[in-house]
Amino acid sequence: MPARAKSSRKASSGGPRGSARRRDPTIFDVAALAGVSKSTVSNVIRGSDDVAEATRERVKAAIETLGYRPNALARQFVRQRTTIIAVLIGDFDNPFYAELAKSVERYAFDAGYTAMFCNIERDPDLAVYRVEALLEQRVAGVAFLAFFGRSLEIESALQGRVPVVFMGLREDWGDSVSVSESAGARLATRHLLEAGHGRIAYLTTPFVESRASHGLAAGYRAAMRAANAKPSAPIHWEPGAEQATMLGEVIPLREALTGPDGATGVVCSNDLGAIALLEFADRHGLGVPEQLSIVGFDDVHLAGLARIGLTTIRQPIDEIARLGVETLLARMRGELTGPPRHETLRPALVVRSSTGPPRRE
Amino acid sequence: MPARAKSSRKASSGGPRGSARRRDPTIFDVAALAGVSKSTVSNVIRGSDDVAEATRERVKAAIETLGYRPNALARQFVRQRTTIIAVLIGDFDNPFYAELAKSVERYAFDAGYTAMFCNIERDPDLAVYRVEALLEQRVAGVAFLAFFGRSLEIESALQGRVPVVFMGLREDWGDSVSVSESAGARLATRHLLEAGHGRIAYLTTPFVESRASHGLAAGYRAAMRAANAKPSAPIHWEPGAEQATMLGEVIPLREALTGPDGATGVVCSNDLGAIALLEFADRHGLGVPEQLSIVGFDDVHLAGLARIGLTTIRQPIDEIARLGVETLLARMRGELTGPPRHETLRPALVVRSSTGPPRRE
DNA sequence: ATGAAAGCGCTAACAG
DNA sequence: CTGTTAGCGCTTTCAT
Repeated sequence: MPARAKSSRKASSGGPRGSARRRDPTIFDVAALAGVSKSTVSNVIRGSDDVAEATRERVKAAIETLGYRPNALARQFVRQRTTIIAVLIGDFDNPFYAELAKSVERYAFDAGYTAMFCNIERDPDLAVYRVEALLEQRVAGVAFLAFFGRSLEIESALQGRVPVVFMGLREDWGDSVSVSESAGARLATRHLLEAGHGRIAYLTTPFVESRASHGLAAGYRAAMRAANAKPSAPIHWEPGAEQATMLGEVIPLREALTGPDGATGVVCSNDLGAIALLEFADRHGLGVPEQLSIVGFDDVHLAGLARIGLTTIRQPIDEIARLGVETLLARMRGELTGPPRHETLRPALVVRSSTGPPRRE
Repeated sequence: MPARAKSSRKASSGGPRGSARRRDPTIFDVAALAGVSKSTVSNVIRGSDDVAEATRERVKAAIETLGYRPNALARQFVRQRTTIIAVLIGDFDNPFYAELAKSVERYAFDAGYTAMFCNIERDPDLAVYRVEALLEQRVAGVAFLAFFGRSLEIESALQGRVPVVFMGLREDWGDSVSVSESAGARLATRHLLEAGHGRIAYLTTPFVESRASHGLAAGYRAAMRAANAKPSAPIHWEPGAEQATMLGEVIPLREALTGPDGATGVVCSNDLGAIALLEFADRHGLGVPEQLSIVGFDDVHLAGLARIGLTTIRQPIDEIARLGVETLLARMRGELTGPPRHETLRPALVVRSSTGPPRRE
């Protein structure tokens, strides 16, 4: 008799824990009832291998009568991996992430995986800490919808240990599916240029530091130069504040957007920032677009509300999610190997009511 | 020699898998290096029991040199439980859920738990299926931020197997932390009444069916009756549609809100619905609040934007999250036993620009 | 204060 | 096609 039998249901049910709550039936119980071995039950459960039809039926019947449910924890343990995909989000509150997250969850779920979301917000230390916790959980893959902070530490913690995909942004050391930021910024800037604007500012808000540092600014500058307009340094603004910073110097935001030297049009790094700017303009009596034109980036649902009417650059959110999950799965299953693959999607300009010709002084 | 030794690092590292990637060090390796037993290492890791200071130091050093990290999967397996809290959300896209989710995640994390979000959207079958998957994962607790669909099935699957808390809504069979819906609806209705409205409608949108069926409608009716005004049946509206239904009958929404018989004020079951209604009014040239007053419920950030200016009922989102997680933890730790505890918070009226005196015909 | 040993429920060779 | 067996890495009594 195998050692295992010493701890069979009967033997332990007399113990101190046996009285309180019955233990869930295990694969062992099913095997006993069906008169087969654990392996056969296992084979049936996993639908793998060849099991004689008759045997399969018997096992299934046993599973049914016992109300057996495989123990996910045991399975994960023996396989040393889960079917959890970790999804790191910059901020739940930003509808762009919310929309993307929603799609990611759906595609992951359809593929038999569970998405586990982590809000990494703006605390870099926390982000590192959480990534490590995820790793200890042996998540099957990691999807970054945002990435910032201690990049190097995170990268080295992850590298080679688990498949990684970046969605909606691009980092060189992992697969990515994203929109071309520079193309998007170019579209936005050109739109303003074509409307007659000459003094166009580029404004970033905290949530998208990494993205901002990459393509957006470059696209903005390229478009400006191509039109012989002078690009200015990026303005960093924390929504809600009266001040902003430019080249490290604190400047009053209002002044930067009014008067003969102020910008007449603004390209924002994301819709949420653009909407906050809209709010700023409203509260300061700056007409949009009469006195100030604003272009966003993302095209969240919100931007399309009549009362917002934000001209913006659309990112194909659902498509990003679909391809991103697909890529991650391929990597996880070993169907995709070799260096990171970068999928670049095309952004599109969506014109609404927040842009128009520049004000005349 | 114990059987376990047969599979020591050395023996297996010569195997087929040994070459490709080194296995992570285990508690066994640490024990060997520190010259102690696994149990002692385990004691050190968990910080429990009494371990001699000197021993503890030696073990810690060994952990350090080996770069050992406890295997979360093994721990979960042997304990048959995780430190994951499942959070079921109605819809990520709804900022109310996003804000609540964000707070829940933070409080859970602070307590050493990981939040795992599931978007149950509007598919009832899916919701049941997911809850079962969560159960198989042996989540430590379940938090519902929304609840609908196959309630009974979900209830019976969960009952007694895992602690459950409802946040932002109330169900009798589990702990709950929520705002008094009827009080909120009363505040909203009374506000409209006091502004002079006599024909006030109550409008619900799909996301909150369960909530709507509970206190909101009751509060609305109570306030109406108290003022000798005639409450009308709830209007169900799918945002974006031109039609709505009332008592099972399809009606054109516009007509219900205009003319001498139409409502002059609307109490909405949630902010998102209210904002959608605002949008509807804008697109149909109905001035708000000149021709129609709108009150929301939740007070999401969005509602406070100058361009939205939604009068609404504020729910103390962060407080709900804090108390909700606290309750769940107490239940999980066995500190809280007995019948469900229901915590009811007080909603508050926030007056903005979407409400005013009724139109004059 | 520390060690020995018995599993947790399942998967995955490998043998028959 | 089915059974045997050896673990996965850790927690947890129970001795010592």
